[in-house]
Amino acid sequence: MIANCNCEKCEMKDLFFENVGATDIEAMCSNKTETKYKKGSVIVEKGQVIENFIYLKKGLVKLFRISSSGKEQIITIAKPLDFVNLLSVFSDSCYNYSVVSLIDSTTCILDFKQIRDLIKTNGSFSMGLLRKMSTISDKIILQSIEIRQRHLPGRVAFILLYFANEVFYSHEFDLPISRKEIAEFIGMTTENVIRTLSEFRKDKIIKIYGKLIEIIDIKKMEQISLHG
Amino acid sequence: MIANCNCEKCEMKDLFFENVGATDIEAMCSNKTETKYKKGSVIVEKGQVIENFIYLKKGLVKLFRISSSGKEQIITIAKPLDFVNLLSVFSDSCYNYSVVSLIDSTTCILDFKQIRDLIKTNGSFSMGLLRKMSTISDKIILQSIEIRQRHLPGRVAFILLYFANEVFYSHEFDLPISRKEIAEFIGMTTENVIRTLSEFRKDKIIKIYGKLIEIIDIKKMEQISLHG
DNA sequence: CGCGGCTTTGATGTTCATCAAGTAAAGTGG
DNA sequence: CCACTTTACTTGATGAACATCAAAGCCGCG
Repeated sequence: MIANCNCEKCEMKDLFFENVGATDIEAMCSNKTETKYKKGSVIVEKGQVIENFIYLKKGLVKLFRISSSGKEQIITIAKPLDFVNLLSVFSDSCYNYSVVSLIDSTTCILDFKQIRDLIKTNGSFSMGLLRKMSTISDKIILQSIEIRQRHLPGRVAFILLYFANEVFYSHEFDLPISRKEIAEFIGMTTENVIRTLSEFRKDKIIKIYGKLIEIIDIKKMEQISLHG
Repeated sequence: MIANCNCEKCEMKDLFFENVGATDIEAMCSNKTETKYKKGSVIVEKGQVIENFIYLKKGLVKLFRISSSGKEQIITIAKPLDFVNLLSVFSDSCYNYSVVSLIDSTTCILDFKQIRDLIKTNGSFSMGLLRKMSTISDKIILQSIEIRQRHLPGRVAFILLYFANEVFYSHEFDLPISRKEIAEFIGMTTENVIRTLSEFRKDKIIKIYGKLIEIIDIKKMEQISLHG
């Protein structure tokens, strides 16, 4: 039994610990730290030593780095289950990117040593972790390639559809990032992102109320994302 | 002792099997298949079921996919130790990219089931594999971002320096890919790649003799790669 | 209230893709 | 081995896509 631990109700448990026995989970949970972050908080700063195993329980975060020319570049946007620091947690001793929450978020921090022990003793857990890591990396690589191949309107459409289909599950949502951040994600200037959004509005594909976006012509949007 | 197996001399052994006992290695090697590919051969075709664990022993290969507009897109170029199919081997049942050799290459194919068994029984092996996978994914993601942030001259310089510093370890080398393939890698047109190379030649940064490239002004090339 | 950052639009110039046309190299069948 | 075909390479001209610069309105926050 897992005592003194609300991990029982944690929806991550099944996914992350699908192959771990109750005793191990209990040990792990007794050392866990749950932290809440307000929107815009720094969760991880580039250069920090990787000492923990962090995963995102609730919210939305951006992973980014500073390019040689001093601009922020968003590597990816992660939602729960896209474990925040799975990237490079095994390959590096320090973070080479920063993580900031885009909306109020909750992380669960586990002891890295315990995770390493689990890997060494529990083969099924290792296998699951390998699969998880592979999936996340694949997703980021594919996303990066998909974005690269598109022109500006296609890139903006891609991002909007990403939020609609994979984050908010609705055609109407509050953009969790600024126009500037969209630009930093898709590698264009802020002005052109705005211009493209205005075009979409003029073409009656979306409605804009500040940060609130409503996609009214999904078909056309998908078409632009694919062939724009 | 490892009998009937030239794996003894294989320089991969220490890296890949650093934590595996002799008995396990022997079992693994008895089921291995070593295959040689001429330049330009298809090693993996998109859509194939992933049944084996392939790694590149010798040579150079390109991983690519076909974009929705029908163009080839090179995801990355892999050299020995950048295990060919580590990408998505654990996350997918089929390849979602193709692999073709750029120069004469040799792969070593291991039984996937045996690898899975090793992961389950040998924690140190799992840990090593996690590290290896993480490193490779990180590299591809970083490379993709680095390329994306640059303008044309910067991208071409980046590629040339990649070949010089990380593949051939020389300022003079035979380009293993065509101008068209460079374009497919960095996301530009063939014409502009050629134009940029010609510019470099006019500026006395490189010399070009067909496929043979000689970088004569490394300093300037590095500067273009960083700030071009 | 006023400062700073975000947003928006327009004007301008740069970068890059596309089209066209020609040369060189490399493979192919007789 | 040579004529033939195809593919790779190269350069120029043109227009489209995009960045940059500039200016003004908006909004939140101390």
